[in-house]
Amino acid sequence: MTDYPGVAVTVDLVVLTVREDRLQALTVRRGEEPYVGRWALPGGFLRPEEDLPAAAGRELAEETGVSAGQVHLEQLGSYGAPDRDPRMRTVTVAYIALAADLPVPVAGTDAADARWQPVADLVDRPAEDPGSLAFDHAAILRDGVERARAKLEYTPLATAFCGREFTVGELRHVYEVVWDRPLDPRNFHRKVTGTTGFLEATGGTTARDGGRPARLYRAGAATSLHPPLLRAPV
Amino acid sequence: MTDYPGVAVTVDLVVLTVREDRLQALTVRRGEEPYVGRWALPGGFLRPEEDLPAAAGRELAEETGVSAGQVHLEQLGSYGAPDRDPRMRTVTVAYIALAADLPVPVAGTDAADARWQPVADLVDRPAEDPGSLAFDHAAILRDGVERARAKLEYTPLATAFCGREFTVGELRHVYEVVWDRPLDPRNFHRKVTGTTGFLEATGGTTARDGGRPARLYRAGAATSLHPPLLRAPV
DNA sequence: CTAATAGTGTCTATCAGACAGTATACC
DNA sequence: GGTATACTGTCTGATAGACACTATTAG
Repeated sequence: MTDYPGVAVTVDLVVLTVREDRLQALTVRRGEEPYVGRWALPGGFLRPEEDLPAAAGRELAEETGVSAGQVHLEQLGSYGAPDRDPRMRTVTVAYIALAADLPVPVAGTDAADARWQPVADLVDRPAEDPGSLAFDHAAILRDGVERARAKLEYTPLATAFCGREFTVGELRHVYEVVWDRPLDPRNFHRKVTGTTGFLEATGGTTARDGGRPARLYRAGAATSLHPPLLRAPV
Repeated sequence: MTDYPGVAVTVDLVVLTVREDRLQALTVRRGEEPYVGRWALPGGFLRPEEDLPAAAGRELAEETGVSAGQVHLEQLGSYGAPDRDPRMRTVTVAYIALAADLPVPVAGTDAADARWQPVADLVDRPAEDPGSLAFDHAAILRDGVERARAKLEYTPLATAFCGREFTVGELRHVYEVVWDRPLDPRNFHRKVTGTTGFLEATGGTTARDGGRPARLYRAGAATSLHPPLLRAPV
């Protein structure tokens, strides 16, 4: 009972952002076997004295240069099929990170290259496609995207995709891109400004999108939305 | 990079049921160090050739005698603080199981005893209390209970707490116990019978609760509820 | 001026909560 | 009969979606 074989535990990240009107995920090109040259989710081994959230934050900082305080980071789930890594028995704990548009990613230690890629281009490729993600990362990405879509319904997390200050129009754009459906600007405005704790006006305005200047907001104190902002059922 | 120290991976279960008008969790008394004699969540080591869901199903069958097909089993999350087990570095993948009232639990291999205990009695004890759960299991249980409460809002999972056939009144009782708040019987009835895919009438009736006989239902085909059944905000 | 986006108001169908009233069992 | 639960119906206030209208900028 005390001598069970050890398992290698890794932490992988689904880092999502809204760039160029599309939901995109951070990918790194693998520099070693297995799957050398293929794209993969950023991640790495859990260190001996490190808690799981700390490992996720460290990997995120290594790959993107941002500290964990600037993004929303939460555990997604664990994946441990016995054959998921041909080298050894591994269990990976996946996290999702929701970030505002970040600077071009920096190449991490193991990664020959790092790049944002639209999730739509990654999710549905067959495993033989050299553009598909290594290991079981396509399934992890699918789960992470679905989690993000669901969380926008009942939490104010869409603000994590925006900068520190943003307009209602920018927030709506996040919803439209993540959910991949248009929303009525008037009704959206009424709903989000009418939900207490969602938005906090800064007093400033901006006209960066053209048209009449829009009020600027910060994320409010609420951690959940009552009532939720539901996606219309098909 | 390929020689990271192994970690012991365990699977722990938050098995929930509604018994005697209270939400209860399955606990086992530890038969070995550490925390010998203390109550803990059922669980055990991940076996070398076993996937995570398979390990959770196996542990559930060992502790309760029920097969995984009879209960709802889903991953809750992973816990890996470096000091969570004094013997060695462990990461546990927690699952929640929602079950109808089960036969009295059978003692598992490692467990000197097994017992249902109301979650309210387990969740808020200080760590020094000998009745409190071992390891970080109180925190895992808290997370599992909150997950179950939330899932009742937007999925038909409350049916997992009922037998194969049940009445609307029994289903409402599940909601009232899990959410710990009374619900209006008339409005509840209208809502659940009006949500397509939630319930499927069997044609039979029963008078096991006294009063006018109630129609019997099975769980329907829906996997999510549109619109959700929201808990009133306080 | 036009075009664009921001923000407010209004209408309507629907829905949640409150609760009256009827149905059918057991005692 | 009384009491329990099951079920249906009705009312009212709130809300979601549709969309008209005004406000304020750029060009």
